[in-house]
Amino acid sequence: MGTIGGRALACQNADMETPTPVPPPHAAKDVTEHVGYRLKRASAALRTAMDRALREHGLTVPQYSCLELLDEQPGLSNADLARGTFVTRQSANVVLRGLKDAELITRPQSAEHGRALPVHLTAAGRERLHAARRAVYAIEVRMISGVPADRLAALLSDLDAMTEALGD
Amino acid sequence: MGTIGGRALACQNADMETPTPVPPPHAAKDVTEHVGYRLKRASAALRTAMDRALREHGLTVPQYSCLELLDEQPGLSNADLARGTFVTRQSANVVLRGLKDAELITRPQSAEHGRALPVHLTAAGRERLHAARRAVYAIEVRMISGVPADRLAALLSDLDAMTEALGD
DNA sequence: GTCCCCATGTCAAAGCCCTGACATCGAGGT
DNA sequence: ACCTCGATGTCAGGGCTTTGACATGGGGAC
Repeated sequence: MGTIGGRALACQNADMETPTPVPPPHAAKDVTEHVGYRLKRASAALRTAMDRALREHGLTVPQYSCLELLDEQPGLSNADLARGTFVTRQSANVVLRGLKDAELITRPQSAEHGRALPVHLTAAGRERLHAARRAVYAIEVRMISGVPADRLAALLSDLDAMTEALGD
Repeated sequence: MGTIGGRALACQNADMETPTPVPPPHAAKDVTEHVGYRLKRASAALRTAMDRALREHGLTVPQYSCLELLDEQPGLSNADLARGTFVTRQSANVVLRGLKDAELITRPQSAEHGRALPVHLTAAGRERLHAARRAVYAIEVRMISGVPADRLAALLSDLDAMTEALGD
């Protein structure tokens, strides 16, 4: 019962001493109108679509992200990949272990210079990535198809602006 | 070593029989230019900021989302909340258990009509939500501050369009 | 040289989320 | 009445992610 959204509810401020009466970020009837909600929804939809497509290639989304980054910049370290995929070093470490077990990447046992262990794709890793990339690109094309072409640049710019405004 | 992005690498298509040479969704030097990447990054930044802000209120992001939804539409079921927060019923169930243990919601032991168990906020839940809402709204304001006001509507619309284009 | 700071890799514990599977309940057609 | 179908709640297993903590290595200040 009950569908989400499309309902304007009465105000709820009858609680206590709030000098600032919680001004909404912008005119919004309910949560559904909030930017955060829309952003989360779009991101969730993309994640679901990618999960589904990548499963056929035996990859998870974080695994694919790592492979893509490594294909562009071979020799990245675990910490580099963590930053590039927006997760912690620990999470990236788990992902790398999975990729290593699957023989898709190589990683030296110990570093000769610093402490960072440079990661490289294996031939199998590159092959797997190239196969999966088609599926992922198709999803991206489908996603973009809904937005007017002349607004795409602005959309990218605004996403960046929002990211930057939230600090790091 | 090695910062992410800002690097254009040579082509890599020297592998096998790809009739379609993996056309990128739009002109892009590297992965950093892709819409999915930006979307994920913005979403991650928002998630991090919300996590940090909500921790001071003893709430997680999914918990806050559920409370917000329940404040607008009391009596939603577990499945409703799952759809509203873009997760599975199982995940929502775990979140609800946490909220129940924290005495922020009430849930009948068994339903009298169907199988859906209507969830309601307790007074403590409402109070906690209202306190947390200020922090969340502040984040949203900060996030929006970077995008030109006249583009906000278009941004929301485009996010919706992308979500819709990806099906369900 | 020595000390301090920062970055890196790693382990452990906890929480969130997903897929897969199962049982229950209501609605509709037969 | 019966049966199928969809929706719901729940359990189990596994993967991802986080916080917290610890040890190692390099670079700079002193």
